[in-house]
Amino acid sequence: MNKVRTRFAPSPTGYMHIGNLRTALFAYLIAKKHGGDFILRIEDTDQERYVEGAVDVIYNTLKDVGLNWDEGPDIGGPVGPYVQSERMGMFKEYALQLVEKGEAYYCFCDKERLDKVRAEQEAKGVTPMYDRHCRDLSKEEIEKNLAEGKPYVIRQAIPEGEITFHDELYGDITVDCSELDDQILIKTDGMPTYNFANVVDDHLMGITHVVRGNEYLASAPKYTLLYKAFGWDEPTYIHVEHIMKDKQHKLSKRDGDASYQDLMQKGYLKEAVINYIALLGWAPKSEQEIFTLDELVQEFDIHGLSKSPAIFDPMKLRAINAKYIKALAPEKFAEYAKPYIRQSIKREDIDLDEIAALLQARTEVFTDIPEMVDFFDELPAYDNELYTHKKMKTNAENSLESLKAVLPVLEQLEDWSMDGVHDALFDLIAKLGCKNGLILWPLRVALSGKPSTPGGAVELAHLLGKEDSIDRVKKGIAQLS
RNA sequence: GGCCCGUUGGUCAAGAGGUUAAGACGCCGCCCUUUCACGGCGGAAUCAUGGGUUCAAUUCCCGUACGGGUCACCA
Repeated sequence: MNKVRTRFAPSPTGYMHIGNLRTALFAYLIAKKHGGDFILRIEDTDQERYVEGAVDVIYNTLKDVGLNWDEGPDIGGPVGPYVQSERMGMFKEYALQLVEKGEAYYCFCDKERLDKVRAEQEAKGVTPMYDRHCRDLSKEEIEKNLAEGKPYVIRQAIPEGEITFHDELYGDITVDCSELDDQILIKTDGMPTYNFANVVDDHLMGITHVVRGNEYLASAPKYTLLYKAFGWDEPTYIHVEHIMKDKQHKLSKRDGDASYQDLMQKGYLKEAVINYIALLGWAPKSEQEIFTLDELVQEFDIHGLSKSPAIFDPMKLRAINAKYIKALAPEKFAEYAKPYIRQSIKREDIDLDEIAALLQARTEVFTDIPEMVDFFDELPAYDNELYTHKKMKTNAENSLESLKAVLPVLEQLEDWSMDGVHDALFDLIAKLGCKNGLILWPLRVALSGKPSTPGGAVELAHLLGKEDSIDRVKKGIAQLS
């Protein structure tokens, strides 16, 4: 069996849709699973949509997530060039080969005629299609038109009968050729259409498995016909379903979660993103859910792919991201987290590493962090309701007493280390013979003004320092009095 | 509209002609605990629908409904 070769053939549009990225991932996984090559081909022939720097977005995204290509525009390879705009010259020759064989033909119809035909068809309520006006032109007519320099396109001559193509997931799909348009292969400007260039490029590049979006399923029979016309072997097709925002709508650029760049900006880890999108529309055989890229290569099997669209679930992404965050080495976590902590904490006397250590277990996404630590710089206004906790049996009255008991302890405390604060408070608890919560809950509220915080009362007091802690306790007493 | 594809809890989904129809996220409850979180345990919740085939169908076949895709000198 030939070496497996897959490709990712994106248009440089300036951002990487996660559906696209997922297609690239699947193509990569198939290649690597079989010890094959993953090829990057840039399809930049749409000049109108050209965006400066867009190719770099593709490079950077793929490199970032570890989808390293074996052949591509930047590193070359045996079947280059790998940028479609540099391949333009050759397609017409291939089209002419088909004309020779009677599998394609010159068409001299101008736009006006085409528009008229289309309008008539639409009026009749039939599917608009080329009426094959030029299909049976005589040699003489063709020669004459060419000699006159009449503009022309080259069209595929769709045969009679039925055509069956095979998709690895969907199986055999048969359609009647009468449903198929004599599509244009070469445009008036001599350039190939996408469908034609794709077939020729994939063949010339020796692609064995084509992974692409489901939107191409409908044009697949035409591809099969083209391969047949050339007498080429067809690649294995795997059409993958779209990623949806909800049951009706595809996830689109406007949705804010649609691109890899969006997700990075929201603070997700790239490993989590890859892991999650692999799971969108694909299920592993085992119950394992967290995978490195290498593990995905091992585990991947195209038959686990789903035939129906999958809805993107930000909550699930968060959950997976949280697992990756928990698995991070503490130093690594601190490194990632500090910039986010800094967004909220400007004062210099707080140990960010200690905060990071407290944060790791309860951070799902890095962008949650600023809001979690915003009370350090300034005690927010809070409601006395916060002092009430059913299980701790605390309320506004006994919390006032607790804080009054805590205040002198803190004022007299010299050793403000974590242990020092801890011991002082627990000595007090022992002396009073009360439950931990009766002292610690009100204190945490007074120190933070928040219902939930990255640490408990001891940690917060230690981090805030003596002066600030005492100040906040006094404020709490004042507020409760 | 024609053609093509699809439909298992709210979401991602496994699954097989006979199962207590997995698991995960979310939700709810309990436990643990120095709050929340983390962790542990438990719970509610699914085979779109009507006909066949069969001893037996959620699983196979046909129809219906619903959803998606596609019908360019765009890619």
